[in-house]
Amino acid sequence: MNVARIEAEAGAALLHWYDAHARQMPWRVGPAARATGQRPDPYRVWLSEVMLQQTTVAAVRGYFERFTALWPDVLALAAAPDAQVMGEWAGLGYYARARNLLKCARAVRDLHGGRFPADHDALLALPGIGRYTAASLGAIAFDLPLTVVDGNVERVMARLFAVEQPLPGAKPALTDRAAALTPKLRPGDHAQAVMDLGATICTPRRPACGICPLMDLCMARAEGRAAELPRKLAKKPKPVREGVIFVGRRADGAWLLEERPPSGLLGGMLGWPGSDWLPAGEGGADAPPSVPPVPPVAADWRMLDAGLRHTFTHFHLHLCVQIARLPQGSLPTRGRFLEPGAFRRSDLPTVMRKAHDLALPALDAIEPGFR
DNA sequence: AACTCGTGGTT
DNA sequence: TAACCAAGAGT
Repeated sequence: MNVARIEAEAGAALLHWYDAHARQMPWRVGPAARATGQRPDPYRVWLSEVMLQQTTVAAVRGYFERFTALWPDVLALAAAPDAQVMGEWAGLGYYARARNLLKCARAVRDLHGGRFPADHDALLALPGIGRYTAASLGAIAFDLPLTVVDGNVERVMARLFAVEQPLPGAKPALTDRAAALTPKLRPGDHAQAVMDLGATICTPRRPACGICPLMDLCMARAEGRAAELPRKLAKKPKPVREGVIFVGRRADGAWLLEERPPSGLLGGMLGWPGSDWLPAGEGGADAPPSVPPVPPVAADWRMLDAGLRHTFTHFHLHLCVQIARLPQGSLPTRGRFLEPGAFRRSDLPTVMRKAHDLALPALDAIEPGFR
């Protein structure tokens, strides 16, 4: 097998396979409808692409349906209150995406008359749209002949051309390979074909080479090494951080919550007040913190026996949860009360949901006749 | 360039 | 079960 033959034949083989095996998605126009001239809504393509960044299709589906039901077009989204959008995004992770989603919708409204620009550089200039999303949106929604490179494309190219160099260093070489395969005629379908292949056949762990449309072209498969590629540099171990979190409820059922700072970890999201989350202490495994955490309001705070564990991208978190019933006239130094009608568990990021779920039965035990 | 930034499913 | 993994962007 040689590079020239792969570059000559792989593109057509992929499109042929895609015409028969394309996955159906709520934001997609399938290859048959596409051939009749139908085009996907750029708003829906953009929304799906942002949600799909580092996120599985299964996790995205429900969020996509809720977002498009609440905000059917980019102008509706641009007019939405920040807190509502953040609440709807809660649980999906990488919350900078939600902040940039709103910034982008408003930029499309204010700078582009409410329509996504059919131009690579203009797309790239929008908040939250980087190299991948600009290329995929341009190719899928506007038929621009752009090369889309995501994790799927990297994996398929590494195997097809048996690239031994590990990621992330191999990224430029893999991008060059992908560019050589990108057709001028159906760049969007081509991009979606590679992603579908990567998601269903050329999978990370156990690729189904026996049913792959590129099996006769793939250099790694010829050498029986497809599953070993792409190579990746070892990742750094995750340190442990510790903290304390305060879950307080007033007699009328109102919860004491705060909006987190607009940037950084869980930025702009709702959360329980608490201490900073610092690297686990040197003085023994579960030694108490040298400086006791400051509660958001004076009350009879009680430490729950069971702690909480949660893993973020780059550290493990161990949290102690304190709970208290708060008097009706409480004046907190941090946060504000959200009455039961204004509080939804689903507005919380996952780590805060975990704290809520631990605290709720304990608070009900303190206050048995509540409600 | 290296680091930050979530989560749920799979192995 | 701990590690790995998924349609990356911003700084």
